[in-house]
Amino acid sequence: MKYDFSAIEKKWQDKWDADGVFNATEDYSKPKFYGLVEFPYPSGAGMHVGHIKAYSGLEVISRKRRMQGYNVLFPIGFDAYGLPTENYAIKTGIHPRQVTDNNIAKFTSQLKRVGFSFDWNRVVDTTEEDYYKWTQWIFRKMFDEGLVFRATTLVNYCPSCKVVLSNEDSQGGKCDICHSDIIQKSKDVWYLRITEYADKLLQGLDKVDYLPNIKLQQENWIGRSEGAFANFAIAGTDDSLRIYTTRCDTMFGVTFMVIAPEHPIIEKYRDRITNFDALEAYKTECAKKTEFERTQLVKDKTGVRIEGLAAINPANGKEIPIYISDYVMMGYGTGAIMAVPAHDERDFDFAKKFGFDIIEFIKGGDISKEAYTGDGEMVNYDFLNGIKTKKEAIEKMLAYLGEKCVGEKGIQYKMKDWAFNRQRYWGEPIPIVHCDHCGMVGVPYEELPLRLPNVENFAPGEGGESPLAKIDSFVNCTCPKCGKPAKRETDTMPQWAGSSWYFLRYCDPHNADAFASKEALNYWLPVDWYNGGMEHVTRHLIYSRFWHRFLYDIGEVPVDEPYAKRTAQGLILGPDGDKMSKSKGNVVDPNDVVDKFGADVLRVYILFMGDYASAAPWNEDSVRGCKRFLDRVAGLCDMASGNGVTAKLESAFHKTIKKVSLDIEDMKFNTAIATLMSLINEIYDCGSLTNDELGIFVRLLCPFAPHLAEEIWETLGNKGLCTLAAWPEWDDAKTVDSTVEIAVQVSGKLKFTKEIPVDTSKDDAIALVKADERMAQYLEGKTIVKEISVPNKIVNIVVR
RNA sequence: GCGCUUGUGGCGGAAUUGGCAGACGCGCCAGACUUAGGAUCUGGUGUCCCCGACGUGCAGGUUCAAGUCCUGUCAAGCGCACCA
Repeated sequence: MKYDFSAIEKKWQDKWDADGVFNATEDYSKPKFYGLVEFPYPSGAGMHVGHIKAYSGLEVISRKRRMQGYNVLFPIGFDAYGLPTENYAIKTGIHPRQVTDNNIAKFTSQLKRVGFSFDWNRVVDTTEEDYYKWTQWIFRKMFDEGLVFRATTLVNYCPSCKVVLSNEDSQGGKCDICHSDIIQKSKDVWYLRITEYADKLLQGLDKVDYLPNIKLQQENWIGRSEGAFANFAIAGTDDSLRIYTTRCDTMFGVTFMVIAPEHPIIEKYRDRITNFDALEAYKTECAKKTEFERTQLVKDKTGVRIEGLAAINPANGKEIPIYISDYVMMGYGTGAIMAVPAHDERDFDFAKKFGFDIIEFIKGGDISKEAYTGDGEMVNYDFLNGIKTKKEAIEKMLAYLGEKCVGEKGIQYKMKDWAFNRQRYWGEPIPIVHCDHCGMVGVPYEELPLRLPNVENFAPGEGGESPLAKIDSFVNCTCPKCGKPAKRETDTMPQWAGSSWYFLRYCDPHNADAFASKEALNYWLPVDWYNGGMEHVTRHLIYSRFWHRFLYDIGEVPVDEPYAKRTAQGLILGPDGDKMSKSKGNVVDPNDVVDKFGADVLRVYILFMGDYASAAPWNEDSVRGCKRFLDRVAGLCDMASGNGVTAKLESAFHKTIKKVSLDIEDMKFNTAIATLMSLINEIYDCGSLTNDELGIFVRLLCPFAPHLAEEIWETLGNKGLCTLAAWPEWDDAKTVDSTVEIAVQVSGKLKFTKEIPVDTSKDDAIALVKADERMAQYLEGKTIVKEISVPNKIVNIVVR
């Protein structure tokens, strides 16, 4: 058969579309499989081969599941709100709606060309009214439940994008969108109280099947820490400074305290403080630093002593000075710490800089060089003297603090509440009204969606206010509670809002009365398998678990964890081995590959190039190798005749069915394809095969190269589609040959191999080997010390 | 600094979990068919002092047997980053 890929691919894509073969059905009695891939952000650049790889894994698994008779939901959509589109719109003057529609059309055509088996009836677009209505609805529910609050705090701010960013959007001190340096700015912002869910998010990890490194990264991001709170009295007042520490055992070693420059105690005791101006100057200085500058100064600590204020160490009653320094942050713990120079690295650096004595309280290190944070015998420690472990000392100290009513056990998380508003146009309007009489009032549910007004100018204001603030007709409204004039919130939600629940909408995407029906949710949830990028592990994956868990708590979804299983694909690097990027000019466009080699070759190559979870560079020569493979597959048509089995190939086929079936489940697509290549080599060596065998081969190939598989399936005279044909099954008994080649070693060195009957007993195998004429030369003049035999593997005769 | 991951031919990568290292593909070499070949087919291809020895970043160790387990070490990548 001639392999005319462009004709074949068009033909079958049209056929699949016309028949709607990939549409999940509402027959809820069938066993289901819900495979989810991260829906793309429809950027102007179009898709690159990395997108194709991200979808190809579950594409193969979903296709296999369909052939196995499952009702498969394998949906796609577009996460279309966000800054790149808005920035492009500002630059070109084209409305973001128009830009988004163009980009979605482009992405859709690219995805269809590759032949993905997505359910195109269930496409969601987060920017459409009937979608974001429910994003706002969920937000309203959170507002009702007290998970939304407004506070003025130091926040991450991107001066280039002119927006407030969440902690998750500021990883590495860089803006997630434009990679500019983040600055800290005091702002009044909306928060989602995700920290209230920290423990639930942590515990939920125990029952899901995520790759270990994904779990670990989430655990680290949540960053649960067990320690103690303690109150240090402020000398001469009834007040106290509250600190958080994980090392309350070292409290006897506290020689000073440090608080964050923004700590409210400074303002409170302004009258007593004699160097207030110096403190203010330091605070201003700190605010100017970017995140990057702060981390560059790790060893070189700065700070100012608060003159006129002192604290009392509750452990020993000694008076100690208080400093402000930017190594203590307002956002973690209480914004105040007790400093133990000998046994904490940062306190050690600070003490060195400010000339404090460093006194050893725990033996074991050399505190003239560095802080010692390990276990050791306690000295100079009052009632803790002689104790050898932190654990024991912490318990004793907690009991002591409790007795004196100055402290107690406490838990802290690294994760911070989610700064949720963005001062931009292209996002979901936050459904809140500000009323002078009633405060913040939620927009009534029946008024949702709160529509994003059409504006002429989408650029943010210089003062950092949202473009919506300029639309009087949007801003001015009446309070839903008291009916008096009020003003709407003009900020919008962050890009992550829409993607936090999209997998729920796929279950029932056209529902006008609910985000999805209970029946649909009961049937489809949880997502059986979710694959996506590692970069989303501490962003989207945390956020969406949080939203889902919230919906579970208020009874809106039937399961507590949304994703039963999560895997991740590795990057495709450019041909030069670097990360693909427009600026390096090493981006591979899937359209070019499809034009030149066909969609099937693209699909096979992407999965063959290496371990699915690892990064691998693009190599066009290797693409050609995959083309050769499919050419050889097409060539099988001219070799096949008759029915039944070919004696020489029977066991090879059973072995291949088994290996391909199991490898797909393990996402070991590269070895699955390698196995098919080996089989085709064997078939060519054999010189012929039957039509039945070719039918098995193309069904195994179908998830990888569905167009060619369909074409051959049709030429074999089958009426239905290969895509819907039954997945082949193997017979374990037929995967075993009658003989097996074992390795023969003498004293652990391989000497030769020998063919013996399969499952020969250990003793018989040794006897057979010893009887082999080739053995004589190795045994002559030697004594046998030991004989080792592993059935079907190896015989090792140890001689001396 | 802390955490995680990975080091195997000229290249991408296999190796049933302690049992013949280098499957499969690329590249390369030789040959065949061709006016021609970035086409196709056949054979070969870890290294070397090539009847033998050496080989999975490096150095040790355990074992009859180590890419796989243990100890140390080096390198690269990813993540977090003054988290008290």
